[in-house]
Amino acid sequence: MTDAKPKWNRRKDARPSEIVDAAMALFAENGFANTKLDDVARRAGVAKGTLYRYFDTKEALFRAVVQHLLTNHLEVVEKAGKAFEGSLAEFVPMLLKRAAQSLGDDRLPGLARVMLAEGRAFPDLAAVWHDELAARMLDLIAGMVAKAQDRGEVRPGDPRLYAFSIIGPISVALLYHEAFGSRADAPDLEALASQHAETILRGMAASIPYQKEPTP
Amino acid sequence: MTDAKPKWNRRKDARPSEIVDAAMALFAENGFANTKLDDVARRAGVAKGTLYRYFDTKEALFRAVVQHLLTNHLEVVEKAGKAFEGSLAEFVPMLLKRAAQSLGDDRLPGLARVMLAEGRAFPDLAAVWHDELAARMLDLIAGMVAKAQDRGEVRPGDPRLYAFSIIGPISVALLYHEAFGSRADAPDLEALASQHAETILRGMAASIPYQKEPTP
Amino acid sequence: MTDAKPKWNRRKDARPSEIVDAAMALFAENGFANTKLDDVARRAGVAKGTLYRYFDTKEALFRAVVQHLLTNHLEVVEKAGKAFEGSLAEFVPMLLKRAAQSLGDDRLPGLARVMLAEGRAFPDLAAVWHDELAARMLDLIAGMVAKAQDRGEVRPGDPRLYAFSIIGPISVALLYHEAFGSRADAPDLEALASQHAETILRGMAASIPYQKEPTP
Amino acid sequence: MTDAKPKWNRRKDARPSEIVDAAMALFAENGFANTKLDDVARRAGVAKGTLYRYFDTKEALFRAVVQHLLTNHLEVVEKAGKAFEGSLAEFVPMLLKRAAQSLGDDRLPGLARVMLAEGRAFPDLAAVWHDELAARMLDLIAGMVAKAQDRGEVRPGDPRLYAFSIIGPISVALLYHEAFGSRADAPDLEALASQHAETILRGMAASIPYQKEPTP
DNA sequence: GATGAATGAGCATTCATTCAT
DNA sequence: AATGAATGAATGCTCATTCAT
Repeated sequence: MTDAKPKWNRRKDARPSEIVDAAMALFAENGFANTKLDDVARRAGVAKGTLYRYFDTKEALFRAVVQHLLTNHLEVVEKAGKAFEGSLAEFVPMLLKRAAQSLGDDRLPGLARVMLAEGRAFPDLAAVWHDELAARMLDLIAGMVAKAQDRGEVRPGDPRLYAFSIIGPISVALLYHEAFGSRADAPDLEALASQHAETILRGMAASIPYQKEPTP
Repeated sequence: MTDAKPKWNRRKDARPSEIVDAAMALFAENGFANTKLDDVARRAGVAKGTLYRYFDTKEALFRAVVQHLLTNHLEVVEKAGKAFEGSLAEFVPMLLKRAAQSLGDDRLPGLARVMLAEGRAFPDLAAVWHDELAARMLDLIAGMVAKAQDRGEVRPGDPRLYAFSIIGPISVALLYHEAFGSRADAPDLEALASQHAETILRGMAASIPYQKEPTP
Repeated sequence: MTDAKPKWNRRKDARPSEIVDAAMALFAENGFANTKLDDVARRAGVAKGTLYRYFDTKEALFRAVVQHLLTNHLEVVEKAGKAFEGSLAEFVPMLLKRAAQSLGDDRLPGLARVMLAEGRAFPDLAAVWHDELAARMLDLIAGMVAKAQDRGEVRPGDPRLYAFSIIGPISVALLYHEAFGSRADAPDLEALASQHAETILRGMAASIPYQKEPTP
Repeated sequence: MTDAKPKWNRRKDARPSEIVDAAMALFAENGFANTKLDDVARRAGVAKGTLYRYFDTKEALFRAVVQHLLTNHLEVVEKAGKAFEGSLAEFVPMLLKRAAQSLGDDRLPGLARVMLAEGRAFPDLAAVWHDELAARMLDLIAGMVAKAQDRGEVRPGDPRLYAFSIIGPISVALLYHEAFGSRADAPDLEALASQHAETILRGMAASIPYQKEPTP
């Protein structure tokens, strides 16, 4: 067997990544102040001092976590934008469905929650989060809306506000799950994604939209 | 000596309210962990020890703050519900407009932000917040949607999910302002309220809704 | 008896002073780095946190200690200067004797030792120490030497360097005691003060000095 | 492969010397507590772990540094002693001049400063420093003084105290430079050496000493 | 009741030392 | 022999909580 040495011996390059993973889980779960570096170290399977080889301070670790998450999601957002240059009617359901699915396997909603909490304490981090994720995603959606308006598919109106109309409900529902847990009356995210996609597209449609039945 | 007890002789009953006000402002601004009781005391104009005459722990103070806010808003919500038993088309714009205006003068968005952040740390408080505000408001809206469906005005669909569709965007926009401040590209809340109200009502409408022009 | 309450109750104004005293003893004994705030607190009879009510950081406490000592000694130096405007031959023995006696009851030699050690780490403190104590004392002595030269009592030469000649040996001997303890061969400070005073005054004297007996 | 082991293949015996040099520079500059082994290793051009192949602890390294310095200076002192068995009047100016020149190129004043500071923490090291350097040098000087007294050249008095009178001023001035840097008013060491040598020899002289002018 | 000095558990951070490679 | 990542005990500092006045 090649599993040889049980302790550290494993790829040292992976160490920072293991730490970031552990930290991400704990920050997303407990917030910044309630996360103890002792716990991060324990969860990462290293000693407390080891954290400091890679990150100068707790804050630096938090920043790394946020950056790591943003970097991952940026690509997804960018790609999604290019893939759907055409049809808003296809893009919106896909986007919302994806967001709905992000709850379990993704730390983004959890970290979003924490950023909300600590945004005042880390204004520059909030700015990065905003510039690189929030604003970018809104711009992407607003851009697609604008194009659809040019094609006459969407009613007049501020595309940016439409972007809020599109992603607002699923975002709030995600936070709802984050904050209140998935209790009995928490919304079914996929159902919401599906129903809201249809509803909002209808509402934005130029005339009698998305109506499969031929107008007599 | 009767020389005018220079300090406390004001109604003792008023003290808790001053404390709660001060605490509400600071909790809403900085979150639970980042709020120091020293600051609360200073802002309330009392000594630190005085806080403990009225509240056993920092957490108890936080609970009182949340309860206080909830109590205030409950009445509003309840009344709003009764006042608009009739028309969803009138209720939704009014509701969103009101929410949009709540940003400046109201601590609710700030505290909502904090509840979202600290919900995990205070599950029972989160439960109160949920039961007494979030769920109640959602139920109210969902109830109105259901009635509108009964009247044939709104398309079929889960009324509760429609409720998310209605209040999601303005909620997210409020949080956006809370988190990122009112920077250049932050959405204009009143414009969003107005545009989204129209859009979502259109999207929910049973057929060709809100169309003043008679179909020939 | 009025010794009433055993714990804190005693003049709270004295608290900072008690802390400074305890800190002075420990800093003078162990240096800055080797002094633990836990020990300072224990020695001062207070809790660790109490230190922070009066001093923001360990460094601030150290500064307070140094300032405290300087303030005390400044007065002595100033007065000594005024008292002996006349005679170098009387001033020098008195000064050296006093310095010799400072070993036991005075923390100055100990702190001088520490300042020597930490001067590089606290350049501004070193500057204060220098400006307010070292330079001032040297100036005082140099001034008296210069006057004596004007009166023709002392040979030509740089008065400032004469000042070093006067206080150098006793200073080094004090440090010797500080560093090596009062072991067998450590110099007898009072004897040194007496012998050096006579020797250096002879050496500085314009001609055949201090020679009461007329040369036949 | 024989491709020139890019790293270590230089004489292993030389390594300790490089380490001791680096450590001496840093200890002399920053003191014991403020010197980090990381820095010593970096300055010596080796890895941190390498230090431990040659020195068991930080303290052991410090001892080695002190020993190294002492060994170097012992020879000088011994030789100087033999070379000047005759004349105090020639020896003293030479000794002080040499001490004055030691400031720049020599680590001794710096280490002396540190020994002074850390003497309490390392009593046995202080003992070595004392026995092998301080005491020896004092003995040397005292011995020469005693001989001069036997020859009737120096007035009666404790030779050991005379030794302090001789080297005290230049020692203090060296420490002055060490502690306060060479600021404007720091004494000119060579001038002090010259002036003090003449002054103290005069003061110690049996009668009318060093007087070029013939007594009429 | 009110005060605020005092408390001390809790936590981030440093750095000498170890040890698998 | 040399390396440097990993370790964890030690310590400065914070802040919710207590309590003598």
